[in-house]
Amino acid sequence: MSDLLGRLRERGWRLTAQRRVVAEVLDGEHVHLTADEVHARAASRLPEISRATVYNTLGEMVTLGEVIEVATDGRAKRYDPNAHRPHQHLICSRCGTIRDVHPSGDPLASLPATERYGFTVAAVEVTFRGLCPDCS
Amino acid sequence: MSDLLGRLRERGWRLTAQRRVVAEVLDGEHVHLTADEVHARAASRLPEISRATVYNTLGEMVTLGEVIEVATDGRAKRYDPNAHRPHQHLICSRCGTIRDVHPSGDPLASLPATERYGFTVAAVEVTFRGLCPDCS
DNA sequence: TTAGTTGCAAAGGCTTTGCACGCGC
DNA sequence: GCGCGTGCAAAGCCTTTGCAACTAA
Repeated sequence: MSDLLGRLRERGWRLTAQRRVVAEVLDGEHVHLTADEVHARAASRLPEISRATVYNTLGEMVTLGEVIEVATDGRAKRYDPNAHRPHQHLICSRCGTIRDVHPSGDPLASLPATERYGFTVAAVEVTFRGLCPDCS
Repeated sequence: MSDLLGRLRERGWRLTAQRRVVAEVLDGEHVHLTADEVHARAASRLPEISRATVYNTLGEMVTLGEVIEVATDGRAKRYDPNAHRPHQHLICSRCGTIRDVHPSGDPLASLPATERYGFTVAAVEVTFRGLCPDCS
């Protein structure tokens, strides 16, 4: 838990029951959920919440930079509330589960100047793929 | 051009006009195309080619390991014919240009065993983001 | 010949949108 | 009360699938 809701409130976010539930669901999970999974969990607390609202809310959190959108291949996007701390992802090729990992070393350093082609490199995304314990 | 078509032929791939055109379109391009862009280019040479065939063909090349599927931030997947050599992507955040770059070490080694959580790690994708010379 | 490939159209999964109602501020 | 947020349903985008006709080997 990292008080995602508190940070959003501080930024003057208009607070509604739906938004609170979405933020709480995301923040309380250690795996990264799809929009539909967020909707399912949110609906168990607030039955009338609609899918559209979940999508709108997630999209806004992404725009605000409080949540990261992770595109796995082909499947639904997943949402990562851990935007405030640098980390990388370990994704199961079979079931799509995502785990956060914290490798050693600075991944930016792995791109030598001679390979930058004049680009100003600002960030790097690292995604490890394989099979999770349940799928292997 | 890296003779993608030749490699496919050597593997006993059944050769049809449609497949040849798809392979040629991919191999001749230095940018990474979406399935729809591949279809558009292929159709300019072979007007009757269908989208389904393009999708089937791309999917097969991916299965054969001759082409890599890249999920960028946009919606549609992109297809990268450079599967024969390990490489990474450098993407301009503003104009979307994608460049292939080559790693200086083995990126898999950056994930220690204690951070693998029982996963069988098979591959790693590394994407650098920043501004290209024209946009910075 | 014959198993594998194609085109068409329809279905499917995920996400966005239009609009009227409702609610936080 | 005002303006943004919400729900519903329908549309949208990208992709896959079912099936009959076709064709490379």
